[in-house]
Amino acid sequence: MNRFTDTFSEPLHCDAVKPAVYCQCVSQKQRRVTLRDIADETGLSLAAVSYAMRGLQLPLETRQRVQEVADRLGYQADPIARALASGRTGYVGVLCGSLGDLWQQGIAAALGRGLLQASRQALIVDASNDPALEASLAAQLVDQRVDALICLPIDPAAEHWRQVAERTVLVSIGDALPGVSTAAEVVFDNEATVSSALEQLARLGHRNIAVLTPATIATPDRPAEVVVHRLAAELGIRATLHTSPYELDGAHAVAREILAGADPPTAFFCLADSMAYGVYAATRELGLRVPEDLSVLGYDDNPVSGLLTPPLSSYRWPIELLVSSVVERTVRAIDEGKHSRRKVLVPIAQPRQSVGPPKSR
Amino acid sequence: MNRFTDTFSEPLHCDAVKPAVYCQCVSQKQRRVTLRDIADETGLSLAAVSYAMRGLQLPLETRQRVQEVADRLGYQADPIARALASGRTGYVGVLCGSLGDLWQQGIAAALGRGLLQASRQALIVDASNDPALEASLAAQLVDQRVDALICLPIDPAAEHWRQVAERTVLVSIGDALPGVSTAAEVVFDNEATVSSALEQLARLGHRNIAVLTPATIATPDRPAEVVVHRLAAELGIRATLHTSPYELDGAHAVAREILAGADPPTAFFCLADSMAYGVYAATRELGLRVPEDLSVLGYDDNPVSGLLTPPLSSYRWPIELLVSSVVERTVRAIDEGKHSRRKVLVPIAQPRQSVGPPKSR
DNA sequence: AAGAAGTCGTGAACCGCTTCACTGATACGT
DNA sequence: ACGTATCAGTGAAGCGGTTCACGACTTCTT
Repeated sequence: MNRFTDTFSEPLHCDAVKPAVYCQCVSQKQRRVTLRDIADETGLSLAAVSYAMRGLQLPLETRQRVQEVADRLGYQADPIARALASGRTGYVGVLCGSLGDLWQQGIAAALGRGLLQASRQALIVDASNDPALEASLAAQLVDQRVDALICLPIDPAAEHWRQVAERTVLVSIGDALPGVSTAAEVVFDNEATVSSALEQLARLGHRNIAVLTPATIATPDRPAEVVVHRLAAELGIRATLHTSPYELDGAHAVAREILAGADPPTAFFCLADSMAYGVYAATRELGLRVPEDLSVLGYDDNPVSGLLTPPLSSYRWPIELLVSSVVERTVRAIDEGKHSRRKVLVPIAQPRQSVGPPKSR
Repeated sequence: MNRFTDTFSEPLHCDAVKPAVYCQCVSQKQRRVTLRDIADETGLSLAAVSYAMRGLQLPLETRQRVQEVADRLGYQADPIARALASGRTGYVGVLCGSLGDLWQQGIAAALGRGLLQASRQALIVDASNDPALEASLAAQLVDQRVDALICLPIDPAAEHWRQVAERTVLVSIGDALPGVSTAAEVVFDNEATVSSALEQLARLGHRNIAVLTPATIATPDRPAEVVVHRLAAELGIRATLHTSPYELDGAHAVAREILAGADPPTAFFCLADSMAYGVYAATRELGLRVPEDLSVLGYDDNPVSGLLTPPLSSYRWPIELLVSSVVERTVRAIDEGKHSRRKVLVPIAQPRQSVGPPKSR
């Protein structure tokens, strides 16, 4: 009966009684076409149309008839109503630990595209490297009823991940979340990278290498140290591990200090390109040439790394592979509740001109 | 009565009849706390609680009582239900013409943060420089019921903006959308930048300047050409306008051609830093030094521009100002339906070391 | 004292879709 | 010919809020 008044009152209202209101009607955002409209038009019930639009149950002929009317009327399902009714929003949260980092921007953008193709909408959110903010944003996204949350965690060991996993599908990129029941994990094999980098440098003759790793939240164990020392021992070289901020400026200061110290290294391996930029800045300041006086190796392969003088050798992630497998696993976890096995990604070397043999002393 | 069965059937079900099902109950994502729960707890009606939670109508004492219970129960309003009922989703679409460009990434990330502060969720979407995709994504966002759409348009003159504006609040950044009733526009005064750049270069003695502008969709009028020529005439210098792709590689090729041509310019003004990188690449290839042999001036001030050799002089946008005013205007348009006047933003010069006087010939 | 004008709060409709339980009708097996 | 499946489709109950119209109870006017 509501529809009755709807349908009949409007033209009456507008043409005959008060034309002034008619203008309002026109200027208003137009009314949506709803399932009701299609139901009325086809003479079917609301439920039948709902099923038909989703290709369920009904015979092909009916589905086609409904589809046709829907097209003619320009029907677009209201995702909000659908979400409320079905319990699935179609939203997937993408919580980036630090979207300031270019590699995260790249992944986030690619995830946005990939999810869109899988008919989901990404909600990209940035924790700006603040663990407390990360926790609160995660909770906020869960409250927003995302179907899944994909994270590039700042602190994989943080408590909040466990709570998120209890409330939604949780997928982690980069690091595994220890003790959390994630639906999928695509992790970076940093150990393989460190190994490859040190080996490469050792082969060129470097015997004293500085490894710069981003200052992360303290974790129970610090695997990086162990790994670096073991590998160095195996290669018979010296490798020192230094923590440094992700950002250029911070890394610049750290690098300057290292280079000014006693027995400076002949090569840097930086676990982020942005830190390698900082090393470049330090070399410029100290009048050192890359790679003659100092070899520098990055990690991320930012698009600009190829532009520096000299172009920075680096490692890059197979982003398309990463994103497609994350999206696929996430969607499967949402739709079928199936958890996937952990997937380990090995980076691809991108040699350029910032690495060479050490100066003979 | 539904609540009755809810409350009573579950323990019965689980403990007595089939314990197996109970486990399922436990492992399930826990049930949300709803307004109903608070209503039951306080003895108030649903409507009263709804009002109270939003600080409406009711006396302070009641509101506090409700708030207290809500806190105790850990109530979080369901944004989906709220959206369906109120017609406002709290989502704001951010449609970036080409999120590959760093300046757009910066703005998008900042908008995400700013909107979050205004308790809205940004839906960031990338048209990858494809006008057709831009149109379809815009429609998709509108169908998703965003409260507003903020765009960084590829083609401001495109037809689809008009349709979007009819269906939602439309805000444009960068360019004005001719003939479209936008709720707000924060536009870049590119003319001022070009003028400033040419003046600066002319003052240093440059008499032959190449201006590189991104290849955009053909618009009815090409104001850039007119502007450049007028300004050049005023300054008594020669300035040639070249279109080039946004990306490094494309710009590289264009710059190489220009520099290899007859009567090459002594300075480049690039309307995007990424294009300036291409010019740098061309100079390296041709053995030219910056700024001694060629001055280069960029536009955007990417974070990496300061890292090049030599650091690139550029212009940057006051991003915080841009974002805060866009967010403010957008929110006002959503909440109060008020359209704002166009705001024009003038970029800030960021001088570094890529500009100098021309070599005396 | 009687009506007017608030306060505080309630019941019910509604947003647009999904989904469950169920009905009639037709086809099937024997 | 009779009971049983299967098919095509329906009615109504949600989902979790918002909002409108209205009622009971105080308080203020005059």
